[in-house]
Amino acid sequence: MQYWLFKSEPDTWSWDQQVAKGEEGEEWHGVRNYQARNNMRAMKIGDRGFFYHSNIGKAVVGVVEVCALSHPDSTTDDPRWDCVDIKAVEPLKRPVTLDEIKADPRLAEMVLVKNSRLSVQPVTEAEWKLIRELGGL
DNA sequence: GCCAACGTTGGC
DNA sequence: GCCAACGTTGGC
Repeated sequence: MQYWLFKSEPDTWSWDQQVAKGEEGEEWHGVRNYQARNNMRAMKIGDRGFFYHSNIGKAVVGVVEVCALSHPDSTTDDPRWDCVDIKAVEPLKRPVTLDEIKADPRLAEMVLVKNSRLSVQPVTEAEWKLIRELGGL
């Protein structure tokens, strides 16, 4: 089991919209970055991830699960771009903001801090547990 | 809305 | 294969 973090601008696709999709889940399309795509290709069914709101809110707001392996992105004919499907599992009891993450030395090595532009990123088990705790889970 | 950081593209 | 130009992301 590996852990990940998915970034989305809530204006484009929010946690609420993800929750509304329920068990069906949603294709994480639109990624046009090789590193992010490679991360999705490495995902397995049942892997867990954080759902992060960028720009507005700037916080981890929920937990998602990978429910379909990497497949061609339906929004493009370009064969380079693949994506997985994810479904909402549970919200954090309280969002963990970027400010909090940056303020915690234990999270200083997070990709979110180190490479803030990568939209799909790996999360270590230690980071996973800590953010869940900070989020009241 | 600005701009720094970063990734991608394309000419050479 | 290098690198300048350009586009995009995302924090502020």
